[in-house]
Order: sequence, then structure tokens, then C-alpha cells
Amino acid sequence: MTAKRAKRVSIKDIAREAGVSPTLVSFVLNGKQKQYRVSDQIADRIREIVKQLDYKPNGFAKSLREGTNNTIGVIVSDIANPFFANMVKNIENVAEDRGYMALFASSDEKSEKLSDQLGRMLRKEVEGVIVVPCEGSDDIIRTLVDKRIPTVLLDRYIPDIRTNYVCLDNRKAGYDATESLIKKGHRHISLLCYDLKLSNMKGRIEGYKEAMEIYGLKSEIKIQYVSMDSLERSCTKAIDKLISEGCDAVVCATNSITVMCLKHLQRLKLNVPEDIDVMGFDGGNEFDFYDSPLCFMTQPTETMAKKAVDILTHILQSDEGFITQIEAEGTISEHRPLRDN
Amino acid sequence: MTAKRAKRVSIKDIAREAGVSPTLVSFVLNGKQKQYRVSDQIADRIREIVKQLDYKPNGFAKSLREGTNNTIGVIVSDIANPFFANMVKNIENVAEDRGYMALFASSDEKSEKLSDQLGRMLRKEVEGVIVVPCEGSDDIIRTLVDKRIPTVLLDRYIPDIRTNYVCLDNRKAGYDATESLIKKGHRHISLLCYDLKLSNMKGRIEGYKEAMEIYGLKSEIKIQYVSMDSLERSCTKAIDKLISEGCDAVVCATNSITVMCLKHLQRLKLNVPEDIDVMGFDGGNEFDFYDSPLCFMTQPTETMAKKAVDILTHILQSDEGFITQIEAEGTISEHRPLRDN
DNA sequence: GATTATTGCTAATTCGTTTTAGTTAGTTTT
DNA sequence: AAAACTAACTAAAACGAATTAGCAATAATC
Repeated sequence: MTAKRAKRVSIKDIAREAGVSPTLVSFVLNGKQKQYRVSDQIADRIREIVKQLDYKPNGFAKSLREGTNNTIGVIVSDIANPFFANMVKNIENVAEDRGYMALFASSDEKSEKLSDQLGRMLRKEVEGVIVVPCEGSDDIIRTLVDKRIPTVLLDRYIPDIRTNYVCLDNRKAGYDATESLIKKGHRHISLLCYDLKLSNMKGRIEGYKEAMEIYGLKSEIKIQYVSMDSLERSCTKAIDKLISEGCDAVVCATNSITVMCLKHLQRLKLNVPEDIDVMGFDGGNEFDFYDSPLCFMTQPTETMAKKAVDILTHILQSDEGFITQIEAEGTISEHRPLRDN
Repeated sequence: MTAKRAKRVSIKDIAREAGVSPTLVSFVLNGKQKQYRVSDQIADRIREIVKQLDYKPNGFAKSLREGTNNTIGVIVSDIANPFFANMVKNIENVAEDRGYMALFASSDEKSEKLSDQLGRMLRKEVEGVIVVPCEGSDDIIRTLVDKRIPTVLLDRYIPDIRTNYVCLDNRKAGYDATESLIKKGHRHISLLCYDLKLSNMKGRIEGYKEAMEIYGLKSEIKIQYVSMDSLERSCTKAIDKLISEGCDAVVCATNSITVMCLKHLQRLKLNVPEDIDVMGFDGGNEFDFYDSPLCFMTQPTETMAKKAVDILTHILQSDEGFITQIEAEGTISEHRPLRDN
């Protein structure tokens, strides 16, 4: 039922046309002319015919024979999230540089979907994968690692599983974010975060606590958990509570929380940073028109993408399984509203 | 030099273990037990062993034999652009539903990169491609079509090339956008756009002109071209000019232009829509914090993605080359600032 | 002038599937 | 009891490339 497309030209067709054996064609095509001393005459003739017939090697045959296809799989948790869209773009570029092709998929933060995607990728014979694990995907990642499939986790790691990862140093990021508010003179600093078991969230929470403790604000520690599903409602509620409790600054553990938080503050006609100071995470172009000064913790996306690909390709090309775990450092960057320009 | 991974179990290993020929194993694995009347006993035994040895069919061999691999290639012009990130996500979902795997790449609006990506995809044996052509890619697309590679253009078509495409009806979108401003009572309506030969831009420009003419505003037609490379500078200049000429509304032909335009108006302390009304294209989350009411032309991304995949898979599965060209309709949607909620 | 190298090529195998064309043994039909 | 069927299986070819082993012919060596 499949469309009948023109029959492909194979190495044999070229050989027949050139009056030589397929072996020679293969030699020439793979730059082994010297090694197998194919005469220049014949080599030129072969190259000529290859061009004439517009020969393209068959990747299936090649991969079947060689057992590799220079393809890696990349599964992020949400491709439509600018942070990951950017990551994906960088990964693709680096992979290309390293001679690999990257296959992308998005799990939409659902472990069942992640499992499906992984299955499909492995069936497509990717040699290794870069995965952003989602909540509840521990077992999936565990089998992946147990099966010795070259794996690099991205953005989040799983504490019990010994494998490669490239994440932000979330503890430090949480610490630095909190510390920066403390140094600005705030005392009643609250944290707004998701109640997730994911390492990135855990790390940020820990960092927040640690900073508060070290600066003698242990009693001020106040963590508000919001829900991903009813983000707006739970954020609104959480912020109302914080404010009623006299909170003067808040660390928002993700970009989505930051956005919701700022929206509600705007609704309440509260000014940032005068009435309440806000520290965000991973700010994107949502803030193009936000008109108060604001600080963010930003991740070195490009470096992280590069590292992830490098680790993976290195595993694929070397003989044994060392493990590399990288925690990148976040940077505090400032958003300046337009009117200040 | 490649990592020595455990030898894969093949159909032969299973056959040996079960004491039957590989043929039977293949029959059972492909659900042809009935058709080739394999005894239930043997079939069960085979299935048992398949599970035991954790056999996974080799995709290369399968594809080599069958000549297909149910994979399509998708090249967008910029994966980090939310509009395309969204498109990609939708395409992936639909493709999966249709039993296809989608391979993604981003050309970053560079025709050389597009050419590279296409080459790599075709070498990976994708059966067809969905491509967002970029400026200067006409020849690349032409050879693609000439080579009979199943192709669907997305977002932009190329007038001289007879092939499938799914685009916005940009002429109508430009018309409707302009008309909506006219109906609000504006007369001095200007268009801000890129000087590109891409069909989507051309269409929007035409639509603008058409609306102006039909409503008797031909003499008011004023088109300002801005440059992609120095977007901020050229936008600033263009807007200053428009305002000095007494313009009271502007249609921005892309989202990037809309953002720049609004930023500059904010800088000039001009109010939207009182001082100058603005009509944007493809608004995203950049406007979360934009505090004036604003209208956009938005595209039915999901439907477009679906159509593109459907057209492609249909070509792949049917016998001959009909051509489908779809122009989707845009919708005007309103952005309401927070304080109005 | 016999032996050994070197040059330039080919045949044949392998990778793991799918599928077509058989084969064998057992069962009906006449 | 010969002829025709059927059920249950197997052998072999094919997909397209890479590679190893080997075979002529010519050239170099002693």
C-alpha cells in the first residue's frame, strides 16, 4: 500500500555501471582508496558514476552492519516551555558538532508518556539518551540504567540511582537566591514551591532553609506549597496568606510560580520590591513588559546542554562506564523595567 | 573503539532456544500465527522465550527489509520561538497517534542550515518531511520536491513550487487585522513588517493593502519595513516616523515586531490604544504583564499541525501524488491587562 | 630464473529481518 | 490403495553495505 517511489540506486548498481565489484565502490566511498590501493582511474570513474546516479548510501544497511547509527534520544519534560525549548536547541547544535543526530520528544511531565517515548526511541535504535525525569519516573530511569543504556539525566537527578547527570546546583541556587534577599535587608522571607519529590525542587527548598538558618532566621522559615494543577488558585491563596503574616519577600521556586505570584501581587496593587520583594527562577520573555525591577536565578542552559551531550557521546565512544555528575552554577540576573532605560 | 555492549539477542537465538526455525519465530512475533498456522504449543513456547531473553527486534534490519521506518522529519525555522515550539509539540503528538515518529530540527532561519538538516534527515531515512522554509530556501525546497520526497511546507509556501502546504491564510489575516482597526474608527493605519519574500509576510502585506483600499483608505497606506538583524533600532526609527506622520494605529506583522513596537511606545509614554492602537500577530506569554488592552491575530496551531501530519502520512500510505494546500483561518483574540480582571 | 612482494582487484560472508517456495508427515477422498 | 489435501514446519533469498580472505598479474629481489 506504500507509495512506489523510484528504486534506490545501490552500491551494486554503481558497480555494474562501472564494470567493477561492489567492494571497490565501497572502498572508494569510504575513503579507503589508499588503504586498499584502488587505482586512481577506477576511483575517479566510480566517483563520477556515484554523482551521475545521485547515489545515497542506505542508512539502514549501514547501521545494521555497523551496529550504530550516531543518534541520541532527548526527552524533555515540556518542549513548549521556553527553558527546555532552549535546551533542546542547544543540544541539537552540540550534537551536530559531535557528529550525532538528536531525536526529540516531550513527556509533558507524565511518567507514562515518558515511558512510551523511551520505548519508541530505543526501538529506533538510539545509542543513548538524555532525559529530564519527571515526577514518578524513578522506576523507568532505573530500568534504563539497569539495562546499561547510556543515559544522562538533565535538570533533575534521582538520588538513589547512580548515573550521569547535569543539573543546576539547586541547593546553592536556592541558598544564593535567599541570601540575596537577606542581604537586601529582608527578614520575613518565604518560599513558594511545588510539593514535588524532584531533585531540583528539593534542592531549592534545602538551599532556602540553609540560608535562613545560617543567617539566624530559622524561626522565619515559611514554606508554601502550591499545586501544579490549580496553580493560579493555590498561588493566590498562598500569597494572601504570606502577606497576612507580614512576609516582606518571597523566593519563587520556578518560573511558572514567579509569574503567578507577580500577577497576583499586581492584582493586589502591591509594589515590587517596595511592598514585597520577589526572587524568581529561570525568567523568560514573560517579563518583557513587567514594570518593576526583579531578580532571577538563571541557569547556564548552553553549558548544561553541551555538558550533557559531551558526557553521552563520550560514553558512547569510550570503553567503560565511568559516571559523571555535574552541578552547574546559577547566576542572579536582574530584570530592569522599560521605563528605566 | 565503541563501547562493547551486551550482544543483542536475535530471532535466531530465540529459534535455537526453542528448537525451531527463525521463520516460525518471525511469524509468531508478527501476529501471523493463524495465517501460517503455527501450532499453539510452539507459539506459546516462542513467546515465553522471547520474554525470557528480553528480545527486542532490530529496527535497522526491519527497515532494511521493509524499506520504511515510519519516521518523518520536521524542520522548523526556530525551535526556541514559542509559536514553533508549540507547533512541534502538536506535531509530535499527532504523529505518534498516526504511528509515526517525528525527528525535529531547527534551521534558525538560515538556508544553509536548513540544507544541512535536510541532508542529515534524509540520510537517516525519514520517509517524508514537514518543513518551514526560510528566506532563500526556494532552491532547496525545489530539489526536495523534484526528488519526489514527500514534503509538506508549513507556515510558509513557495509560490512557484507545486507542493503540499499548510499555512495561515495570511492575506485574510492581514485583511482582518487591518479591518478590525478600521472598524474601531482608525484611519491613519500603518503596517510594520519585515522586508522578506516569504509568503506569510507577503500575504499579510497584501491583506493590509486590500483592506485599506476597500475601505477607501488607499492614500493612507503606509508600510514601514524593519530589519530582522537590527530589530530594535529599525523598529524605534520606524515608529518615531509613523508617529510624527500622525498615524493612529499600527498593524505589526509578527510577534517580534509587536513586542518591539509596544516597548518603544511604552518608552515614549504613549498609551495603547488611546494614543495609538496596535494589532499584533501570534502573541505569546510575553504579554502576561502587558498592561494595556491589545488585539492579536492568532493561528490555529493545533489544527495546522494535525493537518500537516495528516497530509504527509496520507501521501506516504497512498499510491499517488495528489497535492493538498491548506490555508487556515486566523482568529482575532484580545489581551486583557491584569488590572481589568 | 626462481622466489618473494606488491598492486589491483573480486568472492563471499555478515548484520537481523521478512517472506516465498518448498518439504514432510499425516489425513481425506475416491 | 492411489490421489489429493492439509497442517506444521524449514530452507533460502533478499534488503544494502562493510569487510576479510584470497586470487591474479606484475614488479622487485637474490
